Amino acid sequence: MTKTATKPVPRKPDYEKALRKAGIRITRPRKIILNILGETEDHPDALEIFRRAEQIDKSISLSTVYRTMKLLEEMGAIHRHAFEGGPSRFEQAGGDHHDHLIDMDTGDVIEFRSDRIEQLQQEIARQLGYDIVHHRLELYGRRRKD
Amino acid sequence: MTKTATKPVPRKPDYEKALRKAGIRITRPRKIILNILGETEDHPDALEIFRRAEQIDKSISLSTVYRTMKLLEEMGAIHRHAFEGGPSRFEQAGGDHHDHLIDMDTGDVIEFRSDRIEQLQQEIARQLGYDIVHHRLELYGRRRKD
DNA sequence: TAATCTTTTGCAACTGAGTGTCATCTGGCA
DNA sequence: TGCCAGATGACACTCAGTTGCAAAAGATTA
Ligand SMILES: [Zn+2]
Ligand SMILES: [Zn+2]
Ligand SMILES: [Zn+2]
Ligand SMILES: [Zn+2]
Repeated sequence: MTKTATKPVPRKPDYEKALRKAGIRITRPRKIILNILGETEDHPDALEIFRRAEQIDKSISLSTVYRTMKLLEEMGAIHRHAFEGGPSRFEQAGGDHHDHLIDMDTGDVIEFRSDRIEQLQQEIARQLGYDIVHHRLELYGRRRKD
Repeated sequence: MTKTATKPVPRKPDYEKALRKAGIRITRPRKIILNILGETEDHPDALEIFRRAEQIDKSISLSTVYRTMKLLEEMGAIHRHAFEGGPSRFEQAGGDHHDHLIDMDTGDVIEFRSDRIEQLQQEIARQLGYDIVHHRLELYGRRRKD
């Protein structure tokens, strides 16, 4: 069997110093949110992050979660995924690039990476006269029952 | 030079009889919207379809456009594309499957098709134990200036 | 053709995700 | 500890899309 796709390895970079270096204050809500994102293995949405943050600090507000996600996205510290039929979901950046397969029954997100597909995308864009800035590849499927 | 991607050919099926067969009434707004979708070569959003429809019948409402897009989507007569940072955009179904490259400067949508990528997606899903129901591949780029 | 019976429409009120405003609060620094 | 620009919580607002409802209009039959 040929190995078409590899499972990307997890990562856990420290963004606090990056924020500090960019002149951005390390506040209590931001610390909490960064910790949540650093710990999790899944792709939570803003509301889910808010709920997890509430457990730690009851006074945190949903607006702050939204604002922080936006800030972190602009800094390149996280990636935003707008999977279909739902709110944006987030994950820490800093790991290897990967794409996603979404389990339509459970909502689970499975990560994969295909160098061959990445390469083909480049070729296609070049032939069309374009440079790719970024891309989105999402497979929506159901567990094969055999 | 190897041909990595081909440009899909356009098509113009007649959905009125399909609607009728499904027991769905062919109303004036639906006729107009179907004609607009049948004529256009681009990927308009609901508001744009509404504006084009208004030219033909001043009394049409935006809700009806939204409702009709939903209906046609459920029937499989059109495809909805939620490109990033904007409202859903639509196109008639019935042609060959293709994916999209979005020009980030102009918003233009360029269609392409890569059998190799389609095939790799299948292999990846199979290896992960899934059947693909559908997928989304969007390249976001800028015209190469050389 | 008109009567009838649904389905569909236009309108307006509503929803959900996210953004903007602003008075108050606080992290970083002296 | 005091200062103050930047950050926060609360809440009003936007935007895309949905929903409820009375009136209108397809399809079907007489
Ligand atoms: Zn990729
Ligand atoms: Zn991921
Ligand atoms: Zn495809
Ligand atoms: Zn298309």
